[in-house]
Amino acid sequence: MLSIGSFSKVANITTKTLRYYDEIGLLKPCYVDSDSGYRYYDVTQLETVLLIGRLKAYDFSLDEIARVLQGRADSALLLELLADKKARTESLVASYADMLIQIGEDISNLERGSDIMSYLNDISVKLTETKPMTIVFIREKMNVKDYGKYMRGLYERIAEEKLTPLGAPISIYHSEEFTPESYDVEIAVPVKEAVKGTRDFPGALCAKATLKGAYDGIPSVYAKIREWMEQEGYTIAGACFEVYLTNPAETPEGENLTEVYIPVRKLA
Amino acid sequence: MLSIGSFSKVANITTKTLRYYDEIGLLKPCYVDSDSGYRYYDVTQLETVLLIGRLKAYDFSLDEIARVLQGRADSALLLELLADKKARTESLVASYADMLIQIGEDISNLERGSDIMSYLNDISVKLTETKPMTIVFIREKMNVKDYGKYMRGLYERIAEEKLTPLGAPISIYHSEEFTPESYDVEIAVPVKEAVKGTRDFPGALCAKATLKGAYDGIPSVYAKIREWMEQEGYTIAGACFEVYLTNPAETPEGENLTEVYIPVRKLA
DNA sequence: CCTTGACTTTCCCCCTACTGGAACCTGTAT
DNA sequence: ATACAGGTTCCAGTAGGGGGAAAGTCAAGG
Repeated sequence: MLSIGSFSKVANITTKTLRYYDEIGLLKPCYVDSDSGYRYYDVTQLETVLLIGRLKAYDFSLDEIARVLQGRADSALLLELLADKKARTESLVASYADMLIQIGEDISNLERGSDIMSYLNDISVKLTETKPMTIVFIREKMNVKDYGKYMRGLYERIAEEKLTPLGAPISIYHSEEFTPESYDVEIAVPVKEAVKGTRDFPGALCAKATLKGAYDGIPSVYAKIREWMEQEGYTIAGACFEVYLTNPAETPEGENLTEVYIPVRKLA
Repeated sequence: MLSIGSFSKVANITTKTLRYYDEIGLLKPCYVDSDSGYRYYDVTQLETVLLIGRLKAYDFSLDEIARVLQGRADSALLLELLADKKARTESLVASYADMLIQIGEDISNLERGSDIMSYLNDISVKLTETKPMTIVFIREKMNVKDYGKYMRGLYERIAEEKLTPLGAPISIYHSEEFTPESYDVEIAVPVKEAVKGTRDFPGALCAKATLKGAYDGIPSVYAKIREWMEQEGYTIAGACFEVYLTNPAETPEGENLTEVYIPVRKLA
């Protein structure tokens, strides 16, 4: 039986942490004096604490670790969690690699004396009149990460109903606010046939800019268009939409082309 | 002038987050109606929000980002932070690589049917009598991460005073509790000369085990020795110490050898 | 037996970067 | 005039503890 202090020393964990683990039920002392409330640990608990430490080093949450300790008997759960963690970590490392490339570019830009946001100057905004189209569409309040799912659903419908696509897919943003959990988005594809489940998409005067590269550059394009509108004296006159000229599944990330349109009206 | 909702849409940030940034002073709306308290943003603030987003993607804290925005004029600060972040991320990626190797080993162990903690069985504990020595020492409440600094300091003193080292460096843990910020540690090296600044290190009956590999295996060794002590009926009788047989600067991590000693006494 | 000092207890607040919800107020379109 | 969408503030909660206060407990020495 070890007091919390001596246990903490052997286990290389602070007493604070041990009390916290007791509180959340991750590691209960094997005996608690009912008079004094003092916690006492057994040497056999050191093995548990070592396992906790190892899993923590693998970035598991205490909740996941608790589940592993619960089902300590079957290693199947642990095996599954480890395999999952390995896969996640690998993709995390890959995203860090991208990030390092980006930081490197920013650093060399800064060293050449240009501003870190100077890439915005390469985005050029033009005024255009869009043509009216017939579109097949899904409009729903969706979680932004389910976007691809809805898009696939729409293309399935086009195939089922034997419609003839006339252009690249579009998303139209009806919401007035950014709410990633439940965003009012309409996903659409222009088609030849004007049947049930399609609608008219009227032409409009729009400010337009094209993004080349990954989708996380989209906010920059919106920012640039809004700045341009302000300068030129236009105001927003309808729901913004984006046209995806390339298929992200088939295109290297840096080569994606996306057009951003904001319907505009000249200020009085 | 954009309401918080429309600004949130263009910037791809929730209104919740914008209010939070206002509260912490990271991004103040350019105008606040004093009657209604409504926040209004300017399109030129979109650029700031884009910069914030980019730095957040680089894992900067909002505090660091605020500092960058403060000194937006001199890119020197930003350059320094970016270079630092790059270096940190590179070492982070390196540690993830180690972690992936470890996980891989654990997975194949589990698939072979052995327990994830079975490596503990390879640690063998023996009873030994240590010989008395004369040691030169530094004893201080130190932060565990300054350990190497103190060790170097000690070797400088040995060189200055022309002492004759007789063995590998030792650390002696006097604290009863694990307190990483301020840990009462004595760093020592056995020497031939018994001069000022040295002391006697008496021999003692000890339970001893040897660790082969990185230092993060140390807690396992302590755990194993404590279990052994419990089984064999010994109790702790003094301050534990570790002997570093190999120099970690010259040894591949997996080949490091460390001896762990716990002074013991037979229970009555 | 008493004291001292080290150890332990509970309790509360603090950290980051927000999210969710309640209660209430405002702006705008009909 | 009336909805109702959009805005406001405030409070609570997240993960994994750290810091510190006030008070109770343990072991050793005198």
